[in-house]
Amino acid sequence: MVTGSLVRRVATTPWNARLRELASQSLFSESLTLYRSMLRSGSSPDAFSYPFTLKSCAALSLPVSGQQLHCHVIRYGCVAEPFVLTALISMYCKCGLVEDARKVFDENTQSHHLSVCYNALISGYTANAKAADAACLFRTMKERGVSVDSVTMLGLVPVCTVPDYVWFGMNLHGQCVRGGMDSELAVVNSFVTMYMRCGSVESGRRLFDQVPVKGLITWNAVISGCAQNGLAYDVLELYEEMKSSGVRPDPVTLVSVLSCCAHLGAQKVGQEVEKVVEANGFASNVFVSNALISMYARCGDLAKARGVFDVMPVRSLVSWTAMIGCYGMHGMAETGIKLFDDMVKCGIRPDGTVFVMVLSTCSHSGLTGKGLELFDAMKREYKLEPGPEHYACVVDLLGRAGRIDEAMVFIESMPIEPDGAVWGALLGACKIHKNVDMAEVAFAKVIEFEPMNIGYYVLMSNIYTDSKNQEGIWRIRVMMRERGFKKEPGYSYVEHKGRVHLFLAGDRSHEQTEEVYRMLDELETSVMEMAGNTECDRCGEVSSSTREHSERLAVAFAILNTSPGTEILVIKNLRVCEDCHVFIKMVSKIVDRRFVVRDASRFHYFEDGLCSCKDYW
DNA sequence: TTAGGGTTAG
Repeated sequence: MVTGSLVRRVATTPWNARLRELASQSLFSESLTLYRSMLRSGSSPDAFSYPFTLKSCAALSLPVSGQQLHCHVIRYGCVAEPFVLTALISMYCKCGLVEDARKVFDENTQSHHLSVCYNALISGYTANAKAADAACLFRTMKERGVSVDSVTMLGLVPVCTVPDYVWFGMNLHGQCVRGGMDSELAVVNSFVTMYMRCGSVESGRRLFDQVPVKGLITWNAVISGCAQNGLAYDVLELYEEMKSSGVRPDPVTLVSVLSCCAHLGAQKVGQEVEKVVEANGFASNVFVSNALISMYARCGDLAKARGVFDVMPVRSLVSWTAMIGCYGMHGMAETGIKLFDDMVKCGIRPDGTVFVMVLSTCSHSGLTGKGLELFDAMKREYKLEPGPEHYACVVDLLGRAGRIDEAMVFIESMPIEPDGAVWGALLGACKIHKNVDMAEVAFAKVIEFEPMNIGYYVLMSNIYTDSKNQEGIWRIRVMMRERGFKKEPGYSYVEHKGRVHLFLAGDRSHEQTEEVYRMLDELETSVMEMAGNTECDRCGEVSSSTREHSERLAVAFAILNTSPGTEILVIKNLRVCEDCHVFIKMVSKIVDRRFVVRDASRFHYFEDGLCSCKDYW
């Protein structure tokens, strides 16, 4: 069999040597230019010219140039060469033309005996999310007795994250163990990633733990896997372990770590990561810069986020999206919309995500008209088809503004079927505007789509609580019991001296638990004493039922460990409950601290008994 | 032919 190494050995004509050099340095367009010069000079290309030029077309995603090269391959009689066939298949797959790749494979029967050709086509199917085709070709390969090697696995394993193929992936893992292929680190890495992406975090971690000598990519697979599964706290621990084991992080590691710092509000850790970024010259990496923007913005330092954004030599659509989202979270809708306009002026075409961002920014800031205008522009000007998430934003936009009937009419006129998010937005609006009848309609619909989403049951129950409908509260409670829901795990985080402290509702596992609860008791007493003259905007009372909520524990911990005048950032990944909102407001009057609370979608500033976000409740 | 990466409303 002719392999890539042979290509490297025999590509000795000056033209081919130069083509190889350019492609190996990732100078792909230069390599194609050189190929054209070669033709113009009258030199005939041979089989050894094509792997490099085809690779360049694949890298630049130039299907037309690739097809031209395919014609040349035939004209110059190079099609029978196995490494040319493989390069052709790979090129078509990387340009998204999987059917053409299959044609090359089918029409050149010699490829039916070459594992490299199968490998190229299988990984092409995988990259184009064609799980059934990949699995089918793998079966054919085995039936024909073609040898399966570790590269076959590397091409096939990533497709097993599709729900129907999880068992297939586990089966492949078994085959690799039996065939001894699991001794190859790359293969194990691909399985770690597979388990993590399927949400089988335990299996992924178990496999990771069994690897005796872990490489950079092994660490990255488990770190990004934890990050994708929302285990931000574990990511920071793993990052420390990785450094102690002597493996140095690369941009991929740092992107995941920064993303977790953003979620946890761990600004000190994030700043340390930024030093590593600078020391290693990773700042020019657009993924790293995007993660830095998001980290600073979500930690409440908008100026630093903007600083990173401003000095970026090249900004991607994600950079703009992250920065616009930051302004939305901080209630600075006008600045966010202006940035959106600037982005368009820079010639960047918006996508669906950036529209979700601007629409939600408008609805949080009460810019209803502007939001509706943008939704219209999305369809008409930018020719983007709105998805259910955009319709949900519009329902939220109208609903928050109190235009609930209009929101209902809007839902009924939708050209696509409304999903849970759309009805959920209506339900949220009914909560704000105390519309129990409409809430019941929205709730019935929302649980059709998302019967296991506990948040909606809690929301409906709170609506009944507001309207003092005891029968309704019981009904929801029975439904929740029938569906086997447990108490909602409310997490809050506070960073202190570079360490993130996590609190769960009713948690007693923290090392300072005794002191934290003692502080909480003191605060409760003071707040209760104040309650007579500082009432909740909504109900005029302070409930004691929520006294062990995670945000209160986090606040008590922070007061205990910080000195007066300090600004405290508390992170809550769900919406801060109404009682805790009132509690923190009152606490900010008692103690000399400024609280910045970030919940699921925005920042709330509490100082001297006042909160910045009155419109929210 | 080949393992790991960022933004997202309710």
